[in-house]
Amino acid sequence: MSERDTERSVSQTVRAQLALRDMILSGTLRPGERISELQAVEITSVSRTPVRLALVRLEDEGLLQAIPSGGFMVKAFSERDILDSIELRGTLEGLAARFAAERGASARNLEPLKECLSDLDQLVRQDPISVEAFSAYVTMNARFHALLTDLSGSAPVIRQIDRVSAMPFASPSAFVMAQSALPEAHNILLIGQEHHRIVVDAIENREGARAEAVMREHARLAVRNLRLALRNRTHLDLLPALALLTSAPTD
Amino acid sequence: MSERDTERSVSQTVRAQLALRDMILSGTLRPGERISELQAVEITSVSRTPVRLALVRLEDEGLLQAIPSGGFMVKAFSERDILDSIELRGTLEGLAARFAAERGASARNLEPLKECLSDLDQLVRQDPISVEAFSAYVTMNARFHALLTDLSGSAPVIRQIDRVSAMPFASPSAFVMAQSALPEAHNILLIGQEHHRIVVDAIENREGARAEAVMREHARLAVRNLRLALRNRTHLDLLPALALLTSAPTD
DNA sequence: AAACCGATTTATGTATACTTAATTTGGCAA
DNA sequence: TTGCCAAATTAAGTATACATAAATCGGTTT
Repeated sequence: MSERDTERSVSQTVRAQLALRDMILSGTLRPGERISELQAVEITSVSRTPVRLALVRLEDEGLLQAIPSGGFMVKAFSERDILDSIELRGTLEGLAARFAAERGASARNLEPLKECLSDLDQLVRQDPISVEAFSAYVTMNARFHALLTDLSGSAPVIRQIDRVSAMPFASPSAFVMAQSALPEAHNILLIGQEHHRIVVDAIENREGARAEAVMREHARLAVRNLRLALRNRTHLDLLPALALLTSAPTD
Repeated sequence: MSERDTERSVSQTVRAQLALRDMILSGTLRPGERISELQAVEITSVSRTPVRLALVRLEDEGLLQAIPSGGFMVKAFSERDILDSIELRGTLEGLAARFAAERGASARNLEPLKECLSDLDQLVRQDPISVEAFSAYVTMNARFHALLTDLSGSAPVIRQIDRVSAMPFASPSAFVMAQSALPEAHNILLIGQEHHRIVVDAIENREGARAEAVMREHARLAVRNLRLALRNRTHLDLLPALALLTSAPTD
């Protein structure tokens, strides 16, 4: 192994993966740029075997794209891709919500979600909202979406949602942060929270169609707002992975 | 490299991946069974480096599951998982259809789909349908779904659909084959074809909501029929990857 | 001057030796 | 007899040497 471990107890593979991902998300490696194994080895100071694994994992994750002739390139995303990913997640979460409503979702299972909902209520009630409260909201909102996904009880659905959410710009947190700079930010939060309330209610009452519909509306709102936010990119410091963005605004 | 190549021009990694997948799908490796790198090396006569890559790829594909302590196990699927995967694909295809309707989908782009549709028409018109025609139908149906997916023009959506369809029991072909032994098989084909016709019409007329609705109905029908088919498994010789199935019937 | 062919270089694919970690087994002590 | 600790074995993680294929550069020929 190398002379000294900067981070003990973390595998070389993971270390390389993290380092490369950071460089991609921070824009040090630009979209479209080719990255060979050897470069990755130099960059990460990790030998070829774990580096290769890291590259494959990043390809799987969607941040890299394999080049037929060998090697990888940093994947580029259009604004359309980003918006579609949000809509995609919303559609999947809609399915999850419907499954949650139609199946199990016993009172006991629902408890954590309802707790999370009331926590969110507390946070969103403040106006203006403090920085700490907003930060807590981001975390709690992510938790809400994760709990909802799990409530579906469907492994294939959970898997797909996790995959989509893993995209740095498609996670619930990313969206909330991205739209936080809009003038009507607090209103958006309130409307979103209303959606949360309705979906929990619908699940509790076994109204699958309603649960699904509200999650999709939730996503449609997100897409609309994110499109607005993308118009004036000055507000977007908070959107992770803006470095991956390439093309011009859509519409 | 090894003494002699059984298949020239194919990489060891790919060879290992194919060999392992075959063994998983054929049931030689049983669900839940642990498979270590060394076993995989013995089985495939490929050295550790490409074998490991093959294992990672198969994990990504969803056929294997990484064990925290190291190694992999063959993933087991319940009937619920299979049915959910079909519904999942239908939901995603619904989104794809809506995107296709709402966006581009110019007359020129629609041409291949309409051609495919009329090919399917020809095939489904026969009653009773010949073995060759049925086989052609399976292929053409897969093509139809692929064309529809592509028409969405949304890379993230296409990617997810491809992932789900890659599951051996969730591909359009798998479904058609699985329900082919039901008594009402030909009727099911006719209804499915009606759905195909409607979705193309809806896309052509830019009716996004209708396009989406019919694809979801298409999937709901599929789930219903597949559930029936799963009841009497004697009919299921044609369902690929039945070897992955573990639990008892749902409901 | 341009095009093609060959040689050299560079990068990926593969095999394997080595290292570290985990699991299992055997022995000893309570 | 049982439980725990230590030693040994086995497997995963890593580094690297080797092989092969692709790409580039230079030279020669037309």
